[in-house]
Amino acid sequence: MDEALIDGALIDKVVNLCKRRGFVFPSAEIYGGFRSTYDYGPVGVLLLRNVKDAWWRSMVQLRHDVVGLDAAILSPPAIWEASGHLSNFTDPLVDCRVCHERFRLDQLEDPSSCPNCAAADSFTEARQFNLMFKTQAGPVEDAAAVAYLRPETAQGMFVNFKNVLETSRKKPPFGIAQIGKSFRNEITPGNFIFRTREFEQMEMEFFVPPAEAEQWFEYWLAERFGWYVEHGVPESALRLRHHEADELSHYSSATADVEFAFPWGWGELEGVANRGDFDLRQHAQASGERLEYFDQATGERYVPHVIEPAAGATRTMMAFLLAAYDEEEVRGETRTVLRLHHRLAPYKVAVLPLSRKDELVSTTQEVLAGLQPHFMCDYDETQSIGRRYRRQDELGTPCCVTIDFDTLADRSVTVRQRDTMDQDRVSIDRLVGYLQERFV
RNA sequence: GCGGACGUGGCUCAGUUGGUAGAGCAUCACCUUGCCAAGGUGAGGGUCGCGGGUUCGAAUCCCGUCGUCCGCUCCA
Repeated sequence: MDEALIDGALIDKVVNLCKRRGFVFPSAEIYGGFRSTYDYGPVGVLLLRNVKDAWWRSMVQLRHDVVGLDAAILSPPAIWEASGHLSNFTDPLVDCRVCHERFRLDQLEDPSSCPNCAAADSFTEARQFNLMFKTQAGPVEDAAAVAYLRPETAQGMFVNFKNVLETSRKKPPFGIAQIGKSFRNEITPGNFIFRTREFEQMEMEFFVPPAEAEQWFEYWLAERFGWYVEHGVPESALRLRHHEADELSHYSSATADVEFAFPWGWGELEGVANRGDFDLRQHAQASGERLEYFDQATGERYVPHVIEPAAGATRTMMAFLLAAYDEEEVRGETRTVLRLHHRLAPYKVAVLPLSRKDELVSTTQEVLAGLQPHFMCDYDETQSIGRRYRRQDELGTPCCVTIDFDTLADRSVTVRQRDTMDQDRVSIDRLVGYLQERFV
């Protein structure tokens, strides 16, 4: 890995900034916290939403061959039996009391001797680690009403394959996209919001004729890699990693990850998998429905293969924060700046009166009201103008609009750029257009 | 879950051999200032993660628990 990207202090600075400025709070803090859960504060919710919107924009809005979906989180066991998650998401694990290593019981050649330290009978009792969250549907505990929180959003697309096919006038190659929460009882969550038990995914299942699977796999790999670059992650902090045959998940015939250079090492942001026809066949068999496509033109009937780009929204937000974090010296002071892509920035514009004089404040609020229908805006009248600029730098706000005493006479304002600290004088009438040109 | 480290106001930390808590920054108010974290005055905010124990007395000692970080395992 690039040495320059390994900065252990960076993660602390970003976590600190998240807490200080209202991006991310540990959940249930007043009760001592609740492991692996985080709450997104006033600016964090904006950033996370912008990450998801940017994904949806490129995946659904700018394409004609992908449609959206929002499926239920609560789901019946049948889905997870068919998908293979009920059998594959459960591992019997043992710990060695001598060397403190952990092993999967089913992968041990000799279940009584530790392969790492050769100690005999040193294992703890095997415990089942089921990664699925189990609950019951209905107020009375009853085995017949077992339900699961989905461990991935993907099955929602497979289960709705027929519904979407029949209502959307799409035919392969086409995709179904979904953003939503998933839940996994991770054995070891951690690294801030990188691995949490409750997390948000951005997944798309792209259904293609079997013969085209390989080329679409390559297409989506390049497409998704480019998305991170387009939104400001330097290519040097990204890499593609193809999975070895023995690390493929149970449903995949080929997988490659888009990885980001996190301070602790390379970590997956998104996996692009060739799921073949595994899921549609499994659900067809389990449900008795025909989940296939009949091509009128060729008279051919087939089960489409699936290419799946699956990204983590919350960890992607974290990667964007890490990539955007910057400190620079200005007049002997350290300026902290989040150089976020404008599409991701929580606020696009901060509207500031130069001082708190009544006539400036009232004019500022008029300007604010004119901008709010177009942009997410912040308003700040406290303390000096310099301090307020630095505050907005820490939030990643790309532009600050300042109303001063000249504004009262000439109806123009100062627009200050986050990245360069340059200032422009812009008339209030042209302000919306001026900003829109910069936020395409 | 196992091993190790840690847990004091929003943040970063200080608290001497146990005697019922401090600083800087931040926040808020007023004044001042008029384009890059200026200054003045003042205010709010902590039963020292939580529970129990030892003690005349615990942030300081002991036990438990919750949480954080590192390693093992996980993969969006």
